[in-house]
Amino acid sequence: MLPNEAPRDFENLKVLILRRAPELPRRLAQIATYALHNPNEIAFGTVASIAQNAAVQPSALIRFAQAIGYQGFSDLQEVFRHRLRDNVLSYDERLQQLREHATSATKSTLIFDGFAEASEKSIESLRQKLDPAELERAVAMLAKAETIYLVGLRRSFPITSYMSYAFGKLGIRNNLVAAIGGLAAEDVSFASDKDCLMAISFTPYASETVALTQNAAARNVPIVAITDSPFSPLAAATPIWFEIQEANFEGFRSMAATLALAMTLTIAVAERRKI
Amino acid sequence: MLPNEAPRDFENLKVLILRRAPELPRRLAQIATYALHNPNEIAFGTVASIAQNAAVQPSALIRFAQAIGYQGFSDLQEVFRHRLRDNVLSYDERLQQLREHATSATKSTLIFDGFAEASEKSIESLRQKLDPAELERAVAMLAKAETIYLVGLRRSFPITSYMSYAFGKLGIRNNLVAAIGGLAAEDVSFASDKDCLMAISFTPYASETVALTQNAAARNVPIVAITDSPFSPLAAATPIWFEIQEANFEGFRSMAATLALAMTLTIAVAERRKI
DNA sequence: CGACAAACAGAATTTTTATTCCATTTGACT
DNA sequence: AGTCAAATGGAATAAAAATTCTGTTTGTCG
Repeated sequence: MLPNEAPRDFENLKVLILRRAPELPRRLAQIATYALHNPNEIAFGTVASIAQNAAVQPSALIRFAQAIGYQGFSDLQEVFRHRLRDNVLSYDERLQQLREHATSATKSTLIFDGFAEASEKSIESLRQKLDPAELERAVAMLAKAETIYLVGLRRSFPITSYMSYAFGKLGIRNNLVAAIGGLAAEDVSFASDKDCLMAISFTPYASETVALTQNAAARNVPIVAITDSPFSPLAAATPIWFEIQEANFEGFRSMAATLALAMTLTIAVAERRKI
Repeated sequence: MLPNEAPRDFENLKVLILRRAPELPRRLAQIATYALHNPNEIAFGTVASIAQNAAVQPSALIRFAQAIGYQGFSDLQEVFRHRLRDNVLSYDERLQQLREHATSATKSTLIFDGFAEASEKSIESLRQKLDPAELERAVAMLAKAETIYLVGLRRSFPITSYMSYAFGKLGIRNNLVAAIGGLAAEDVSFASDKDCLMAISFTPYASETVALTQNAAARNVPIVAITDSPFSPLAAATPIWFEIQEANFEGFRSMAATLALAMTLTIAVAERRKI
């Protein structure tokens, strides 16, 4: 037996679990996975509740703890709890720590901090500006559509591709206009007033997105747009549009707020359809 | 008696205790003070241990809990624990305030708030976990690559497509493996040990992503992975990988943290190249 | 000063929770 | 296929913890 195989701090425990997991029996390996994924559950739960959530027997938890060198489950749990005790910082303390951390950190972490901050700011700002009534109208319109056409190129393409994926999983018919092989115009030409076009574009507006949207508007296809200014050609093309101003870091705009809104629209449409 | 005098969240509990403290009997007031000064002790301790530390009798703790409207001490303790549950505690507290100020009531805005919250949580959690040294290694490896191959399907595709767009604008040669027409394997087969493969996959891991990554690893192509667990097949395939656990709302995982990391990697690689 | 109610400490009890034990199952090896 | 050790599930037991109860103390008011 190895000496002292029972770390008292979480970091080493994590390493230990990872190292031992492969050689553990099936059920115990399952618990290892669960423990690393749900550390708080382990910290606060009871043997019975954790066992239920992890879909194992209570006794397996004790065996697991003992297998990796602890006296019993309570002994192991102590480590999970200790981790939370240390982590407890007030908001001010955390900011302070971040600031200190930032100055001593590498260039990469500075960039990350920058983007993290930009993301949080963007979301917060959208949260304040978002008009519930406008959101409801957009959801209602999208929910009615036979097919939802998703138009967004370049910087907006990740957003539309996410929506397409999510709509697909939710069983909502959609058409992701990918502009592969210059076929975008043909894709959208099928859209009718029974469908809906979801257009996303930010400065500088991709000409193809603008053209497709204006074309659809001319044919009375209902349109929901996400853009970044009242002067955007997209805003001119439809009464239902959202203004999102993403914060940027070193000139690179966040996409967090747009993504959050996109997710909201997809789920809200799915919920609406269910009724 | 006021109706429903037993808040389930810490912020309101704090207010309640402060308000009631002056009119409580001596011992109970003493406990009130102790509780506000040592919330973690309350969250983790047992009635006996807390009583000892606060220099009161165990029964006094129960009487205290009941005096301010809870059913028993365990009931009260639940609130103290809940505050620590999702690790991002001070964050939760902040969000709690936001929620109270929110005027919205529609279903859609509730969904939006849920995603906004999940996004912020995810980013905050990654911020705490992200290892600067690991990030530096990943950036260094990607910066050296002749071509960066981007592998990410389904849910991860928006991320890789963003990276491809950003790399493109920054003049960094990359190859977005889109698996269109089943051509993914051919795309990656060109990758050599002078290139680098960026693989992104979350539970349930897309089999194609896993296969491509393992294949590349076998041919000594350097790999940087983003995944959600140490047990992910991606983590097994490379020493350089990031663990991201996105918070979810109604089962739909946020992508904010992954996106922030992806942006960081692209910009950091570009900066590194400039030198 | 004495009566009374509220507050309290500490023991007794109940409830919850962790751990152990044992019969059954699984899976590897012959 | 048959044997055996390891692993597992689930009930039984032990331990720990929360809560209640009771006799005593404290402090107030007449």
